[in-house]
Amino acid sequence: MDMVIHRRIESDIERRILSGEWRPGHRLPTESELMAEYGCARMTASKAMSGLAARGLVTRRRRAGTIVAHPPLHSAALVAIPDIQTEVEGRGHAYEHRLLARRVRPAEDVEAWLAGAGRVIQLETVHLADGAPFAHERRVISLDAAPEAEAADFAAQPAGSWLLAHTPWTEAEHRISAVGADVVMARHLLLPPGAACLRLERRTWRDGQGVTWAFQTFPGDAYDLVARFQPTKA
Amino acid sequence: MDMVIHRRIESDIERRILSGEWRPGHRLPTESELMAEYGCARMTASKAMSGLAARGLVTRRRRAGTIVAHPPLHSAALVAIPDIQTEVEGRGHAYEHRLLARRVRPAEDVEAWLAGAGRVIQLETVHLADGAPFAHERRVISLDAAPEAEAADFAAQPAGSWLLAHTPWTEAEHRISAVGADVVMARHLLLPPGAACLRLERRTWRDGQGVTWAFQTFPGDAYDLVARFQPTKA
DNA sequence: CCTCGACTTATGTCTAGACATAATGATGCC
DNA sequence: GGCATCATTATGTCTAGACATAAGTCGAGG
Repeated sequence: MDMVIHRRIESDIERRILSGEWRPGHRLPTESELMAEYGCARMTASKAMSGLAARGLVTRRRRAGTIVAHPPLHSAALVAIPDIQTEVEGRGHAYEHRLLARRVRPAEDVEAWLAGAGRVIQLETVHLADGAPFAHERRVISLDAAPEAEAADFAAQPAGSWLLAHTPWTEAEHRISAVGADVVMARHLLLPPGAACLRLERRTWRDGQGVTWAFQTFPGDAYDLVARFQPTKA
Repeated sequence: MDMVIHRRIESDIERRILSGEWRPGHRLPTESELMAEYGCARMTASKAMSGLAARGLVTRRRRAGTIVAHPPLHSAALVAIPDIQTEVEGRGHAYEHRLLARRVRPAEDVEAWLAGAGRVIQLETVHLADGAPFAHERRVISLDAAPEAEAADFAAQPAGSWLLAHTPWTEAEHRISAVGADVVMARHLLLPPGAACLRLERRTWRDGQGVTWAFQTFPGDAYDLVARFQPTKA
């Protein structure tokens, strides 16, 4: 192989774990053994093993050695959370959006995490792909975290991209669920009331301070989220 | 700080990126500069920077240096894909399941990725939490990939955990969508037909060979998936 | 002005040492 | 047997060098 040594060690071990030759719990060679086997320095073996540990394939403990990790029961998958405009344009459709409502008001109790007792700006938007409704969005932005939002023209630029440019978030929580469309959403999405929709709730923070809270609702037959997970391959 | 040097360098830089002091595109100090600043060896500085690069905070190129990475528009989030039994028991409910149907048959055309022209075993199950329906599952297992499945007693052990123990997967694709309950599912889940449900489609492979294809359907008001993403904090 | 080298520089990889730290296993005492 | 103690060992971190490699920079020649 023309691979660099630590990558070769990594992929050799990875292959053995993948093939089932080394099952979860199996103890792998110590760094000193790898060092002898590959004729390299301990640091090089260490780098390979650290890489495997960082990817979750193995578990390392001082003195106890390195063992093949037990696969997590709750497997975690990487899901791509889309920016609606990018998503629509990526599918080759023309993107448009319409601001349905905009209101500045004091924060309510359930929004305490967002803005405390401060003021918020509340928006309602529909996103269109080739003129057809693609998603409905209700969003609240904290004016404490983003005071410039009060003067922003959200009819010209959707709040999502405006926020990305003005107050990048440092932490986010997404909640994915299914809901039946309520009467208002159904009208804007041109669906029968009660139709199954995918709802993406997103809360974001910037250094601990709440920035925005958004509910995006997609017609169930128009959209799905794909998550891929390769627990072993790089 | 009592932190180890390379972690301190990492978190110092991380803080500056987080705070917005160093915006995307900003060029960070070279390893030699960090080495002088922290009085450490170049390898130590390198380790810190590699760690940041592995987490996607910075981009490194030979000779060009290290710059703050541009945040991805399609942000990826880690979503926990649950094992139903674990999920139910984790909520403090009693888990039960009922096998509704079991059939061995040749693979259909849409299942070519799974079993080619081989045989498959098809299962239909309901999962219960404290006696109440929690999820409906339709699953197909390739008998090429898991021949022992033909003899397994899926009434005693749900297929999900049986597979986890017998043929661990190496690759998986999850698709999350919203669907209205069809008549059969609605009856088993005790829902009105058409009620919004969260559907989790999961396909798994073992070293390129298809293993199983499952559709799990959850009542929309009973379940949601939570994804957290902290692009910057460790 | 443009292009092709040669030079420089920042990262990538590697080595052969060193000391630190945590967990295991053995030992000896009660 | 049960328990405290100590030696051993595998990993964790670090250093001060080395050579390799990719990619900007700059100059010479057309």
